[in-house]
Amino acid sequence: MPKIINNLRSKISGAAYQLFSEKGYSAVSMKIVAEETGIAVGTLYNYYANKEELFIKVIEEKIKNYKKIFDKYLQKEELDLEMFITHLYDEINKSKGVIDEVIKKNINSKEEKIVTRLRSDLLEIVDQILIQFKEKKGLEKEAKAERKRSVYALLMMILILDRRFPGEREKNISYLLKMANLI
Amino acid sequence: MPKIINNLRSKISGAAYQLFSEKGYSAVSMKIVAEETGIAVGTLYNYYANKEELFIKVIEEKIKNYKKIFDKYLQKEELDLEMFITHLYDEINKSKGVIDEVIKKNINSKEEKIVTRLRSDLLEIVDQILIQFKEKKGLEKEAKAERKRSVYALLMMILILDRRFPGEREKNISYLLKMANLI
Amino acid sequence: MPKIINNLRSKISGAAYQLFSEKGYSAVSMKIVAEETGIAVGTLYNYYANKEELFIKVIEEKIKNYKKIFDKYLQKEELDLEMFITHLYDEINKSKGVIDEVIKKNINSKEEKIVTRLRSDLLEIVDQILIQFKEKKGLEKEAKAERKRSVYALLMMILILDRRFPGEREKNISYLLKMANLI
Amino acid sequence: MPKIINNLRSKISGAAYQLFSEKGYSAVSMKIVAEETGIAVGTLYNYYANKEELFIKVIEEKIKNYKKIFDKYLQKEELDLEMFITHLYDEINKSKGVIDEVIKKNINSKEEKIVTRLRSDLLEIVDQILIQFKEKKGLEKEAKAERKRSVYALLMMILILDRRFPGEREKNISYLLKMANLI
DNA sequence: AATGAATGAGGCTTCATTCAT
DNA sequence: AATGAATGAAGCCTCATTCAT
Repeated sequence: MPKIINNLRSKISGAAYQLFSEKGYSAVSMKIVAEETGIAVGTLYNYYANKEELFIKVIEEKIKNYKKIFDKYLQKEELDLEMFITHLYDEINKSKGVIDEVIKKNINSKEEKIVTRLRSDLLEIVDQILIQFKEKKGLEKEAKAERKRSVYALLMMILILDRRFPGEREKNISYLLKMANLI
Repeated sequence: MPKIINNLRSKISGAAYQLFSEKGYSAVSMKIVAEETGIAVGTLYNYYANKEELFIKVIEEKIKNYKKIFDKYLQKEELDLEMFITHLYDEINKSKGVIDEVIKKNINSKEEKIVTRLRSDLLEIVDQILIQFKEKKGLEKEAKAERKRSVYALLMMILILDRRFPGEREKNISYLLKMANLI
Repeated sequence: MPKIINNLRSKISGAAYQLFSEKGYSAVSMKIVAEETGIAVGTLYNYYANKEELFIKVIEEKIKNYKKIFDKYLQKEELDLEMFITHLYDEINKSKGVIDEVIKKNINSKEEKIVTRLRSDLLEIVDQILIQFKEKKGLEKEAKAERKRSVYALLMMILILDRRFPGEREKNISYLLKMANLI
Repeated sequence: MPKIINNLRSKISGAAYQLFSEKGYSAVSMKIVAEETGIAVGTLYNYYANKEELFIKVIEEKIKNYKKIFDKYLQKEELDLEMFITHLYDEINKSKGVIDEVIKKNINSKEEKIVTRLRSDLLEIVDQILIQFKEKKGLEKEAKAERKRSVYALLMMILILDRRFPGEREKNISYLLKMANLI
């Protein structure tokens, strides 16, 4: 007895994202994704060709979401760095586990390319925001390549600190601010 | 047809370490560890009771090794921070990816405890070295808890930068030095 | 390429029962159960959580079946002992070897409990029937505990004689009748 | 470093017998037999070609042993049936688990033959003793074929009763006496 | 379009057996 | 003659994927 479900694609994506975030790629089964979504396993395959694609698409969506969220900082006259870092911290930590996979090497070459592109997208967003901040403050900017490294470090550190010191959000953010100022 | 093999334990450990580093715990099969070591699957189980123990022991060995290497810095009169960070960078990057797993949460509680202890050991070493450096320079020190975070961040960043920007050792180290000075 | 199969649970149960009967628990592999049923190994696990459960359920079903078959003797006015023993002999020997395992000790405690209960059920049925027979004949009855031993001996002997002297049904039954009269 | 051990063959046999008796064929590993004997696994194979042969030889020895033990009853002027049954009961129950395997069907045809012969040997011994008893008492004897069945039943019942009602040795023996008198 | 039973490759682990020492 | 490390087939079980309904 088929269930009529609207926006099934986004429901699957949501459930999958939650699960991948908590457990990582290997530890999530298609069965549990289906259960969490409230559909049958077979139905998943009407929306995503296979587990790998599901995973990629979930990340893709997340990154797009980041873009949307953070683009508004580019429009602002004044940038409050602390507010921005705090926002970044909170958003990224909703997606913890997904990113674990993104920083891993063992994805096969096909998905590697996609993941790499997605990662660049995210970095680009943050870089632009920080650059704009420096410009407005009249501060000296590092060279593009150096900034890339710094921004990447900043994002990774958000993940790492929250994971290791999960109860210390404020202190983590305070450390991240110092890192941001290195850029 | 059995063949006697020398230093098999360390050969297994080496292969396993490489594989866990590249692919993470779940994506490494006992079969591939055996193949990479050049032995039969069953032989693995003469040395390690199961996959979990293999993983734990591999990390344990790595950390012990770090201790041995870095303890000598504690004896020195003068500490060259750059030299130390460079050394740290190179040593840790021989061990890259094992630590992926160490930063994960979803290891079961038994191994979690061991991993946590091992991590503390390593952090303690580096913390002591950096503290001693500040003392000799007469610089102000952060509180213990803050230092812990900073040192942890430093170590993680070594891994992360080398993985992401593998050809840029000098620039990575230069960034890490800036991070070390935040401590 | 999946194919839908009817009554699969009972097909598996039948095949498993045959195999456990002939070879005993350890000597039966899930692979051979699957082959004999004409399905894939994985399919077994859609019906039974694991090998142990499969075994228990197979016995459970068999005993339930006995109950159904022999309960009718309790309703009868007149009991022909020979007819009853003959019927018992034939029914039990459709199920021969599963009971091998039931008489073993080294089943783990969890299944032991279930097996013990099932055994009691069957013994109780036969005991009641024999008691009723004696009552109607006005014969002296043994004490409950002694009867329990005798009935158990009778049932086991059915299995054993048929296995050892399979072509001598009538003579086996004749011997069993003598045993029944000891009760 | 080789150990010089006398009567190693009989030591192995003893250990194996104990283990097979307690756990049955499948549940005993060659490693544990070696450990229990206090030798290396490889050494086992200097004495027995494989696990199957070890098992067969252990039974063979046991049966020979029974022969030796019970032959003395054939020499006696007077046979105390109760004493004989009691002795039989106690001896057989030292070997419980080994006999489990003997009554199983799933041994392959090669060993089946040997096991069958060994079983006949044991039955023959007991049969002769019981016959002699009847002769001395001037009692009527059953035909050879019927006696064979009865003796077999008697032996099996020893195993079964002790297993099912282990704390009730005297009552078990008392029931067995009744069975012996059916012969 | 949804379902979920069936599939079977592949993962972890055990253990009888071999053979260099 | 004894040793025990090495071997690899085989066992139990999981899970991504397929397809008849």
